[in-house]
Amino acid sequence: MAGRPREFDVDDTRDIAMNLFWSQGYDATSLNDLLSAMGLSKSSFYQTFESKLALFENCLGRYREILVGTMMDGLANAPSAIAFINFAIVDVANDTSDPLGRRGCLMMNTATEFAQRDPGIARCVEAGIEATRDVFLVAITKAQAAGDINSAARTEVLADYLVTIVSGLKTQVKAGASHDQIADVAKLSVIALQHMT
Amino acid sequence: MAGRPREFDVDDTRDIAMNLFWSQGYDATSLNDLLSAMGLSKSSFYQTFESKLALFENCLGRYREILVGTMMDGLANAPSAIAFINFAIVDVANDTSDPLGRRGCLMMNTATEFAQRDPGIARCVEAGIEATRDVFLVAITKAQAAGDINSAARTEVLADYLVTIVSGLKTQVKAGASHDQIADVAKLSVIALQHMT
DNA sequence: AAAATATAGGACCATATGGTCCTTATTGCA
DNA sequence: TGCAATAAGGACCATATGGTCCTATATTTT
Repeated sequence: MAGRPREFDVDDTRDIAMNLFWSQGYDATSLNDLLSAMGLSKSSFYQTFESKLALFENCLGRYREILVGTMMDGLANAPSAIAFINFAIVDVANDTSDPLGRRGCLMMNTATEFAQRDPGIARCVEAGIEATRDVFLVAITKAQAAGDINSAARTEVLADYLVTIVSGLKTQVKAGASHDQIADVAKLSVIALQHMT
Repeated sequence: MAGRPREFDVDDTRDIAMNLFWSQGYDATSLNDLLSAMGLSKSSFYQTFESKLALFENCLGRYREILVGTMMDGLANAPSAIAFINFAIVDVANDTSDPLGRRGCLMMNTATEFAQRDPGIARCVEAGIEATRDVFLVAITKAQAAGDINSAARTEVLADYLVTIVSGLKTQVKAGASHDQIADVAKLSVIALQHMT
């Protein structure tokens, strides 16, 4: 009951699209951009991905998956929760050199470009932010238990604080801040986190 | 040596355009959007503002002017430098209710949407961020002199920290964060600032 | 009265947009 | 062998884009 098999990998091509959207934004990425990069004919594209918008939502979901997965791995493999948090923040400074790093975060970019126009996209963005917040929540809880962060501080607020810091740093990177600027603010922010009451 | 006088106010119409760009972004604001909102014919528009892009650069400059002016006034009229800083950060939480508040910051929005594509725009954005950073720099210096912020802390880094916080908070607002979330993080961030070594 | 500048409005431009549909050829499974 | 699903490619679509140019009209100063 099957016909000719698909000649491309849906996940692979979707990841290519994701990276394009990430680099250029939704509007600035035209259908032709997508077709060229993914190596698909218009026919195959629409048969498989339905529409540009549907593909974009798909990409947002995938991005969230990768993001959360990477963070969970990082947390699991870090020597301590506070070390993970430190790395997650300070590492943003490493994104200043190449243009690929300067793309910022797809979720935040989308929040800025798009979320106010499309409720479906807005939900995706909220889910993405919620997911990273949850990882930070786990990390902070562990760090509090380990005594590296004051247990009296409200865990949820600290998690929101970290999301805000990451978001702010990523934006500064996009805006052209230098490696040292980002690194200094990152270090400062984590140190501040450890001194909160 | 003069002919028929212009019937509209250049500054007023430019401000209308600025607000449109601010709400919708550059790409998503079409020429027709602009013409309707500004109440101009295509002829008058191009005669006065040259092009959509030129107008946008113009708007970025104006935005910077307003931003810096407002901040300087706030600093001058505040009971103390730290009070000004506190207000500047915590006030972001007041932008969560109406859609007009959820527009974020035009500079940061532009950094995200546009700055990587156009060098001229990138320069405008950098100038805008630099300008707000400078105001924070003055405020922090005063707060350090007043003993509200540790004088041992590096003033430049603290200023970058504040820019990052504002930028992060504004993005969170765009992404749909609640008033309380923003307010809590804002308070936390300012308290952290006062505890830095 | 003439020069200079403004106005509104529309014709027109090339180009691009996302999307649909159709044809023809290919490939695998039952 | 035939059915089902794929493939590439192109025709075609309505709509929108930013922008130029032209005409005709209005208003001001010299």
